[in-house]
Amino acid sequence: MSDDLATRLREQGLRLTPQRQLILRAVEELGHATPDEVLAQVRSQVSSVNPSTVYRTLEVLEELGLVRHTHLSDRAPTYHSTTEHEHVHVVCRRCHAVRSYDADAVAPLVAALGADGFTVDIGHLAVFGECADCSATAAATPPPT
Amino acid sequence: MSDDLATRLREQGLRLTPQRQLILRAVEELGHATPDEVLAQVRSQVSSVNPSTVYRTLEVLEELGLVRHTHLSDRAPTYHSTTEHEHVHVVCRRCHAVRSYDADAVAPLVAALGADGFTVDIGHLAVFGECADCSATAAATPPPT
DNA sequence: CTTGATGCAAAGGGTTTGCACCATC
DNA sequence: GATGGTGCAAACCCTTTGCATCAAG
Repeated sequence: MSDDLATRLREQGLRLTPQRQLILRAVEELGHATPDEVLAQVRSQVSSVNPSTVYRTLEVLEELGLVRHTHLSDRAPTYHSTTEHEHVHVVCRRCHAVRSYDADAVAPLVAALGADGFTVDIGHLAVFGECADCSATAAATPPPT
Repeated sequence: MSDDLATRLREQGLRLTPQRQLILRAVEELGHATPDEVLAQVRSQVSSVNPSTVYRTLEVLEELGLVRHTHLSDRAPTYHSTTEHEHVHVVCRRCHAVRSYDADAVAPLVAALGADGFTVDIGHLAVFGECADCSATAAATPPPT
């Protein structure tokens, strides 16, 4: 993994730095995390890392294909490691629960768009709606967002 | 339509104002528009409307079920009228082209999640990826965002 | 020792909020 | 005329950028 990082960076003439290693590790540890959460996680281990470095590094890591981002809320995006299986995020608007579904849940969609030559970015997909629990419970509460 | 607005507002004990009518009309005219674009459109017809009013009104209109929003970029959300057929947005990351697909493109997905009791918010769905033209053309250009 | 990476601080886009005034019902 | 709506300005969150300094290769 961190080997991967070193290799891929070198391929692009980029440099391996402690920050980059720490940020990648933080994303892997956190599962799904916003830049802010990544920063906090890194700082919990090492003292000084700068927010701008987190933003810049997440961008680099995404270009290298080591992390991906998606939007699980109307706020900050969340990053996850590509070592996880490719998956689709399903988010309940009411309780904010996030479930991951295997990529083949969207296979028909991918196929349909593929017929038009469109390549779906599966990992970025976030499906919003209302989960079973909330549909049952909150019969008449106005949905947030 | 504007009848709908008046009715639904009244049902909630809310008031019908010129701003609300103008903003709803702007969304209908524009198809897909960010709050900023809605503001511009409204201002092109009437002089003074405030950005905060646009934000507040779009929120109200969405609660009333008259408009919906989705995220077609990493920037501002876009709003569209619910008088349009329910549709899914498909966005090319490279050329930013947006195509709408009929809701039944995601019928299998909706069914699969429905089996788990999850109700998909179809109108909010934005599928990112790369379109046919771009896949052909930009063979080796790094994808933005 | 060259060039890419970092930290810092300031600026930027987009959105929200508090409050006084205004207008719908 | 009571209460909800609007405008205005300030605050806010998240992110980007310019620049001087630092360090990986």
